[in-house]
Amino acid sequence: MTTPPPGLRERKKQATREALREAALRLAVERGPDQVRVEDIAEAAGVSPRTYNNYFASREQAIVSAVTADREARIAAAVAARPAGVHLADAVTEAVVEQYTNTSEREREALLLITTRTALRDAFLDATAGIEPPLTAVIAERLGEAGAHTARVLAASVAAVVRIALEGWLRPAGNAGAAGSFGAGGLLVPSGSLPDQLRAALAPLAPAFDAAERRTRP
Amino acid sequence: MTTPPPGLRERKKQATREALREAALRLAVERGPDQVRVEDIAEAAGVSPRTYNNYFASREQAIVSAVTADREARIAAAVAARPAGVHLADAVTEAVVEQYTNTSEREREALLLITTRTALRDAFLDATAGIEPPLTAVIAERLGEAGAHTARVLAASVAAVVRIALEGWLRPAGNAGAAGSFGAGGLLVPSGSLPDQLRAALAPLAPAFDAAERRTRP
DNA sequence: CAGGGAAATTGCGTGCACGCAAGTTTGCGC
DNA sequence: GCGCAAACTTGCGTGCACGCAATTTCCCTG
Repeated sequence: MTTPPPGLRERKKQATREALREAALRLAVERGPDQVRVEDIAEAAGVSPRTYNNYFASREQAIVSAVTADREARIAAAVAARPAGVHLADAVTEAVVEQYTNTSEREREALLLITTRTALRDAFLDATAGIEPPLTAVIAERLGEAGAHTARVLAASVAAVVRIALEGWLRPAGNAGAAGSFGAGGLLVPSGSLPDQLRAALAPLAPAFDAAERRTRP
Repeated sequence: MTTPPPGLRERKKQATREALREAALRLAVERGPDQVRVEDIAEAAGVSPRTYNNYFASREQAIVSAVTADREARIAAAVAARPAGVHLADAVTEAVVEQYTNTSEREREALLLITTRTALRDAFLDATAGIEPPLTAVIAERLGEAGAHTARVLAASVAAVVRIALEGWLRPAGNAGAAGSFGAGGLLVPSGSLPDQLRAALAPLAPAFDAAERRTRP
């Protein structure tokens, strides 16, 4: 139903994509992120620099995608895997937490690297937007035809909120951002563990999920 | 409490910023967006091309910001203006609708231009993220100290959802996006009026607002 | 298994974003 | 007024993203 047979063309494309990801990350770790030019990555992956840009729109994207690659698909799968009985809100929250917690050694190393450069951090955060489409699909499946529109909204919210959580998490101390017009109370969760951050951030959305669920299952 | 006296330095900076915005939009309208180089904009505003990039990170940003400039501040103000009695959800929804509906003639002309180029469309959509910080501030004000964290989450969700609505709105027909794995039902709201789109998109978030409001006002 | 049409790769050229290190302006305390 | 430190501007150089058009690679059909 999903994979007739991929065909050589598609397989080669995926192989190239992965080779680029891999090369980008490896080189970045070896030499430091600023000592890697796209030319190097392309060469290491055996393609022309121009082709590199057919796969990734920026140098940062390639490096970051080595970490975020299939998180999207895995989150969707993780939601789908939860029994249909549990609250949607819980299913989504746990699926997200799970996927951002099961980190391989290599992944942690990469994250360490990513935090050192603002451009990489931004690319990493932007990548969270990628979970939206698959999330939309699985949520829509649970809500049924009538809730397709709501699903999109909820998925977008989740993506935005996950981004917030990650943002807050990998902010060590350096700040001075655009927070601006706040009172005097800067005593908010400085930086807990990632799972906690994620759960806390997603919690306020739960009522929206519950309401949506209630509407389509009388 | 907010503006001691701006000082010459700051005023000059704002003037330059506005000059650049203005020049960018004007030239883009006159000649078409692709016939405007950064050099032209900078020259028209009386600064060096290098300085241009100290104000805007991309050519598109300058053009788009002529439209989105102070929407951020206005939305926050519009929320704050609503009487404290009304539901937060309603206050936010109406404030947003209001700000995206009061369009000047020049603004509509610009939007027409923006829709013609993908890069501009993307920049325009990205700009909606700018409403998040001020929204966070006003929502936090209504929720009180304890809800500061929730405010951030809700604001981010609103921003994400507004983006969705705009996206759906200025998509004429061309699509083939990354929607991907959907069943067979592609019969979702093709493209209503903008206010309707916004209201419909924000509706599913209402329960989250209500719950937040209930938690901090027993 | 041959050939045609579609998809992917590549080189080239253009404009752009941005770090860096002067040069210039503004604000402020004396 | 005077001068100094911080903020802003500018020119230069580098690497990069991407449109375009020519070429190569793959898949499908007869």
